[in-house]
Amino acid sequence: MKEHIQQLLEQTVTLLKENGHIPAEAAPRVQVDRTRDKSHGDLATNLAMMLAKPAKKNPRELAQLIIDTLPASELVSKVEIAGPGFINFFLDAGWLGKQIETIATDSRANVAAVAAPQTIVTDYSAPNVAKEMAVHHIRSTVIGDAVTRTLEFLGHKVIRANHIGDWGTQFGMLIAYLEKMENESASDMDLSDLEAFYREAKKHYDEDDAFAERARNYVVKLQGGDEYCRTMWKKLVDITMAQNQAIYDRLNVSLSNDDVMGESLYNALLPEVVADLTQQGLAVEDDGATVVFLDEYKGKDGNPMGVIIRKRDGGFLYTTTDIAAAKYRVDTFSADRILYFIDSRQAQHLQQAWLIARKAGYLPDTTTTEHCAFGMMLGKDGKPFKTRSGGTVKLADLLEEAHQRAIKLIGDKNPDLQAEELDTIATTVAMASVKYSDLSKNRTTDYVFDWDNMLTFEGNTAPYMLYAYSRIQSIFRKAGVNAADLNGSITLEHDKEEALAQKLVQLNDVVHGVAAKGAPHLMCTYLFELAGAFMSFYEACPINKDDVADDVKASRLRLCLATANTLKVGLGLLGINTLERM
RNA sequence: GCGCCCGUAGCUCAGUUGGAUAGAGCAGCUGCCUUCUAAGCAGCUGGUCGCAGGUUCGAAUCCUGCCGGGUGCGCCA
Repeated sequence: MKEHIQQLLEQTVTLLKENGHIPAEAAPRVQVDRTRDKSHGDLATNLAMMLAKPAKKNPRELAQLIIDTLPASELVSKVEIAGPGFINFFLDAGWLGKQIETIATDSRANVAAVAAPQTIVTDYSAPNVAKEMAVHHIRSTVIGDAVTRTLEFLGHKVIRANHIGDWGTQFGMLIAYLEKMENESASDMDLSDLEAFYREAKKHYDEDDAFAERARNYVVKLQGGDEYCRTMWKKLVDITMAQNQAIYDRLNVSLSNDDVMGESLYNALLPEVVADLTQQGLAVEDDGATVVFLDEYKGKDGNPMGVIIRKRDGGFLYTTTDIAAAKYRVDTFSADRILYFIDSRQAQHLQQAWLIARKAGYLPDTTTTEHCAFGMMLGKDGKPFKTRSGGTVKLADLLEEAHQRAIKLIGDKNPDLQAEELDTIATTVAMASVKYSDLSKNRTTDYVFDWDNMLTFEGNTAPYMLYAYSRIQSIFRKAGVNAADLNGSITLEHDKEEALAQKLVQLNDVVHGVAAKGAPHLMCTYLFELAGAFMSFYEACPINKDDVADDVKASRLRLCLATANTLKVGLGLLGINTLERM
């Protein structure tokens, strides 16, 4: 919609240049904005004001010239000049109605796929092996998954990269402890409590010299590809990822085992990357380590900052892994974009790794790397979100608490609900609430986790959105119609009908916005406005009432259908399921 | 010392890569259920957009300098 108006204006600029009204060298960025005030139409552009100076014309005069030159369009019913030189566009109600008819029945809610699909790698979730997923993993996992779904929906080829922490010196200790456990109990060991496992392994490592010696030995053997160590290591990875998969499934996160591309995947590349960087003269020996000095960054002494890519003992660091990963993603997938959904604290580290990869020619100019950074998760007190005793909150525990709270929320309102159905509804509401409250905030800032704010029907929350959807389903049941069978044209006469329709046609712009910025909160803001527009429409425009004419009723039912479909598609892109009743 | 992020209503947050009178929700106050789910709707109250300059037709948004908070910076990841 915006794009269409933009194209019209670009054509206009070209025509005006040909006529000599605008200097040929002027290259304005044609901007079309949604208006805030109804009296300013539906869309507006400031083009005339931008071009006034180079064209040496009065902005309002130029605006008139633009309007006179503008090609005709079925979307636009009226164009006006306002204020200092704004051009206001009024969308045609007939066109709007037809759009809604398509939105009502199209499985994509009339969102077009992109003309030129890209190959995009999304790096998100990244839990650690031999540790349970903690609460802070939720941001990367949920935000990354929403953006991934959106990109895929638009027709891009998306490669999910779950960069799990499956490598490092701690694995010697873990293997040694796993071995000890297996020797002591005949059956396959139970790793249900990974935290305890890790803690015990560490304890043995610190207190038992023989154990520590064996652990160090296993690190070397594992890195050397020793089969026994490799098997033990794989066992740890599999057990961990099986537990994580249960969480992904519960959260409706689209990751699977096929998407695992852990740190270990890049091991073989590390020596050659270091050798290549050295050969290219980018890396040098310094105090026994291999270091890349970057003029772009200053160290504490004011000299170029040194980034270590190989330790004195020959070991590699995570910067080396990230350089190799970038290279791998370009070489293997020909990625056009690589999106990293990682904690904002790692910004500098990522910038440096990418800079090195660019200098080395691993990352061509045609591949963009984007840090979709997010802030920390804080408690209501503004401090990092922890358990009462100050420990890390396990993600599984958090989800279980959400479930219990949802049961109470729904059960209190619906005392007659069967336990089984209550449980099903509560599961959807709980997962939706936890995800939505995270997704709905601009990810760059810290996020205050507050149970009371997310599990409520008031405001920009998942329950409100799910309620709007189920309310529509209830209207269909009451009307005794199968939503899919509805047909007939849509007429927009009431203000609230038109306002709702105006919102419905914005989905396309919103989806593209989420994809471009990696910012799912744009979708949440939109859905909240849509649900609000629906609620107002619902209050003002009766449907299942005796005095409603048949054609009006049919039109409004289709408007409901378009709304339900849009909510379902939009929430689906966030990884949130809808409910037929609640 | 150097770098990055942030500062908008009492609280949680928006503000569309410079646009029209800075918006929601919560909290507080008013109305609206014999009427499609009141889990809702309509409205009121609440702002020196951290501070001070600058850029221009126009700044919460861009630039500079302060104040305040967070976070990172050579052998962990």
